[in-house]
Amino acid sequence: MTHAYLSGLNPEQREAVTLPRQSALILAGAGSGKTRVLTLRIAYLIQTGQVSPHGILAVTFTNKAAREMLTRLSAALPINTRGMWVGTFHGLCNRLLRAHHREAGLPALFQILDSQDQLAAVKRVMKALNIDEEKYPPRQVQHFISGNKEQGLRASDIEAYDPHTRRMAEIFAAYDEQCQKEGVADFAELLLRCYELLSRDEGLRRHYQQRFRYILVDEFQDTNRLQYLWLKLLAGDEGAVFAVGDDDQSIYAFRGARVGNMADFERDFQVEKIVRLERNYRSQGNILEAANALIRHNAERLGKNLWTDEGEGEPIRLFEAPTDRAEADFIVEEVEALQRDGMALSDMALLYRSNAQSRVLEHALFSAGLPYRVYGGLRFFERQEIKHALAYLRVMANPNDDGAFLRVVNFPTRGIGARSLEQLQEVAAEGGVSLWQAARHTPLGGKAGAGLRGFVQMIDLLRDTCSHLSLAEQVEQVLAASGLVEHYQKDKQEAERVENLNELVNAAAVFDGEYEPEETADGSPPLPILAAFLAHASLEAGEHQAEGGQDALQLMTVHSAKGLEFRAVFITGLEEGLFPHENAMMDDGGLEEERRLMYVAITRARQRLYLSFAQSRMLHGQMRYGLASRFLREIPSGLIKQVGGGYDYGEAMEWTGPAPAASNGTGFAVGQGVMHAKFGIGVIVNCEGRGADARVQVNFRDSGVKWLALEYAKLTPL
DNA sequence: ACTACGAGACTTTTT
DNA sequence: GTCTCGTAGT
Repeated sequence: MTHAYLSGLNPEQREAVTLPRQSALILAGAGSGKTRVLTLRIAYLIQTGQVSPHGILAVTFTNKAAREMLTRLSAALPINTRGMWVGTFHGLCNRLLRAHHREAGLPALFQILDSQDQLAAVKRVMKALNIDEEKYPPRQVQHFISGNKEQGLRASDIEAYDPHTRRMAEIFAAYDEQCQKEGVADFAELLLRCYELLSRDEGLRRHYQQRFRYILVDEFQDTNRLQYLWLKLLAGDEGAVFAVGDDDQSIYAFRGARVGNMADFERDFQVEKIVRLERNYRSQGNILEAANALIRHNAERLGKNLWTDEGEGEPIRLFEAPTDRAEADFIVEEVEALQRDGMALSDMALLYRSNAQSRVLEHALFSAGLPYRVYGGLRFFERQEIKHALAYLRVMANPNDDGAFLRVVNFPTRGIGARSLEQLQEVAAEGGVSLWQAARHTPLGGKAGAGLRGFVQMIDLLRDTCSHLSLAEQVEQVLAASGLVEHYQKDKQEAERVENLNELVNAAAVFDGEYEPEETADGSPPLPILAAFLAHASLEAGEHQAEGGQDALQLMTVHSAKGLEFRAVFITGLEEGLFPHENAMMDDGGLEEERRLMYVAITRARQRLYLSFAQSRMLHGQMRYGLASRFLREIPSGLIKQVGGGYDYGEAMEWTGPAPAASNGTGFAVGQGVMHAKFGIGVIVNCEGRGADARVQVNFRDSGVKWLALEYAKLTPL
């Protein structure tokens, strides 16, 4: 049998796509056609009649990736994708939990907490338990809770040997209890709840194991422990898992990703053969060679080498700037030159390690009048005004949702102060009921009482009028009745918020048109569109920035550049302490993860790659003097061409900073390069005292930042 | 209930 | 430098 769509594949890709039914690990290097292999694998399985769409489960990490897979799939084959489960881990778990909410112990209309909501919920629990936020920072507690859930652990599973951890576990337990009472689930809960449900319910487990005979996983290197356990459970003994990933692109260990899952997978799933996709269709030779050389400095690797037959292409350009501003100015010049040569701005990307670095770049771009687009920041459904509107909808859908209740009961203000709310919370706690129930049954006096009654009435009325309206109309009703729009209209500065609220109505209208209720197996009523919309809002926070359209330069962190490609890429701020980031060096494996991050950055470029760093930079309102990143030295110098200034790259570490100002009478000054017998070379970043008392702070290339007394430390000026 | 001021942080991020 | 958060003052 011939399959036209297989003809364009290289031998390894073809091997992966046509593997027999067995679990397989596909090591897919950057730009090796990973998504193509994944979608064609599905197409192949279906077209050869090995499985119907009904038997396929494909998991991704982002909604974008899931959408892309579906789009490409329908383009490759005229197959019906209905019946196939394609989505994110969280989306799929949500779907499963909705279908079996009773067995899972959740209300039909359970709400999903995003990280913001979760943090608020944690604070609430801590307040109820009277816990000092100084001793237990809510963010840390939140991290503790999510982190443990992502390991598959409940509060009762935690072995606490110290009082601090024990207390955290207590908060964890109370938090889960609160969520259960309120009928809400955080992100990690979706997965854990689903995992527990399938573990406990053999019938259900068998059912899904038999259904999903083929499971495909994208970005496998980013899975956490719980996701791995979930996959293993769902696959059972019979399931075939097709895992695609790249250990060299694992950059999310800090949020629980476990590269070790790849090795475990090989063992646990009896993987017979690892298919390596090493042929790269994106970048030219020099760029790939740089990436290969860099990543070879990592010890923990499965091993892989990218290649191309495209030719070596242009040299990599390196620019050393005296300051961060000069770095930005240089980039502006180069961007303009590329633009003159006919490259679209949207084909160029400026990458940086941390968001704070975008400021200087933006400033320079703005002055030059170059249109740009910054990725990151608040997304649509995370905006305050949208969260407020959604909270009204949430109270309507699930009156037990205390979090949503508290968010809007006095917003816009209805004269219900903190004191009345505390009272209400007491009443609710005593009666073991939700705030909503307490508000409805306990008459409070005065202004607050009236406000509260008004709120309850409004919600009741809204629920009533909305029962027969379309989703978009429901949202309109809420916006009008709540007074949200009015509130924001009062302030001219808040005009954008009003626009966003109108945009929410549009989003609801779109959802109206697309929503197809899930057929329920047991004849129970389908999920109302409102609940589905709220779940959608939590699970898919929307675009980072709405405006597209205009041709604009792309600015983003290296993390958010993963999966993208550009004709020209600028990797900026290549300084020790910034990239690799100093905080990353603390935890073990940190440097290797930073290096993988650099690897990801390099492999985004198709034709032209710029690397730049600044000798000095404003950081935290202070001037910082940095050394060139070690990553620069890990790229063979033969691939690199110095641009914009005569400076010998081979001597990268030995540049002499600003002329030493002898102000402290020692001959050493901030910015000065120095050599120490034990610590090696570094740069002075701070000085204090004079003469015999003088101390200097030195940022050493290999040993970090240290304070040294000049009288004792033998420092040689460079 | 709203504003103003000071303290402290400040790496990366999707769901 | 700049943003967020919490508290104190009007």
